[in-house]
Amino acid sequence: MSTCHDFLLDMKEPTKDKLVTAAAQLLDQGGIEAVTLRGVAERVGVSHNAPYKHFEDRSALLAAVAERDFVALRIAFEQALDRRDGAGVALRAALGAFIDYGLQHPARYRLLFSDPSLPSGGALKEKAFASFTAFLRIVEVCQREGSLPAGDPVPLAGLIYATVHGAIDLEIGGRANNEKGLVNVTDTLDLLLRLLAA
Amino acid sequence: MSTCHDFLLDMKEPTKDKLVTAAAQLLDQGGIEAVTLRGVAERVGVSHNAPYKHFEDRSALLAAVAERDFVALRIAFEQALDRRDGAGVALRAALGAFIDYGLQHPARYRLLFSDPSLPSGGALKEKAFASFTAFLRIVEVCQREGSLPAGDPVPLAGLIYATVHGAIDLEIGGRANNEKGLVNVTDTLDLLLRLLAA
DNA sequence: ACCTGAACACCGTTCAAGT
DNA sequence: ACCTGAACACCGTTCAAGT
Repeated sequence: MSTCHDFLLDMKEPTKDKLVTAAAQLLDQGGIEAVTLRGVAERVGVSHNAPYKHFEDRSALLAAVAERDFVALRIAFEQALDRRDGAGVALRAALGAFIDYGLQHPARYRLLFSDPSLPSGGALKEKAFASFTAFLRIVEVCQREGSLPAGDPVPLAGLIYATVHGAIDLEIGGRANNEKGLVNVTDTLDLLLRLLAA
Repeated sequence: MSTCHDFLLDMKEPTKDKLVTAAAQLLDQGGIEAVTLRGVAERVGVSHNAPYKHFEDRSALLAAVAERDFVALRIAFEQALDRRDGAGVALRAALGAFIDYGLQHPARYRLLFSDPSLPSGGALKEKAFASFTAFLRIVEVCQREGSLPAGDPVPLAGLIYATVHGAIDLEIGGRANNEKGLVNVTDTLDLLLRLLAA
């Protein structure tokens, strides 16, 4: 239980949380290769192996960063569905949040979706699945509303999820799009949603 | 120019090519983290820093692996189009080759599409673009044939490409699909192609 | 041209010890 | 409970030298 006081003064934020935050910052600033346990420890102001008192190894620390972001993603999806009256608008908002997160935090995005060094099961997979489930809920409401075609919602949500992920990943990588903006996330997604609306 | 004799006896294969092959093998066996320059050198039978006589650094060696595979991918796409009479069949064959490559060589697949340490331009980007262009040709023939909807072929090819990439990457990662086979590459792609056929 | 061996800085990880 | 400091093995990279 953290109080507002703690949060504002940053006095009693647990070292464990500080390590996760520092790792996320290093990811944003220098990519995955910049995230060394020694660098994280230095940024927090502890000795080079203090992280081992909180995480089993480097992978476990990175997994904690990924878990935190998967939770944030799930919450963004849930809020998109709660705040809007139209499910179609909620879907657009959810996809927009997804895309913004990926393009603004590419290294963190790839940590969540494309990093092979992370544990492939456990709490991380659980939180990843929960975020997909929140996305699935939006798709289901869209189907009830008529803004997405009827049928089994799971493959449909899977299709949209795979497409937006693939488009984000290709754009982050910058190898499948040329200078003329050959493949663009927003355009790709608009085309899919137009096809689905027909 | 390598002769069949060279190829069979593996006598005069240049050290540079051997290094690339060894790196690809290590990728398949132990993932990206198993590809150390020292390990590659040992596998080829040269000293620990002989690779520096052929590649500027580790990234350049990995880029050479990626370039080779992008060329193989382009050739697979071109052959799919050449060998079949129906363009729709060629599209399915090309996508099948893409999927097989990704699922059978996940570490190499991610090197091509999701590795941030590789140079973001130059020869690698050129070869990546050439493989997408070969895929685009198939889409164009499908459109002429009527098995894909008319319109600008570039966004359409981009949509299919992004979807298949996203589905492969999610399946490789194993975090977005649960035990029940929640999101499956083949199913995802079938759904997209069914939508495009309608 | 192609290769080797020593050396350096950096990193993940372990261990013994300190409050 | 939480942390520190020394130590080890491993790795990318550089340099001087060898054929």
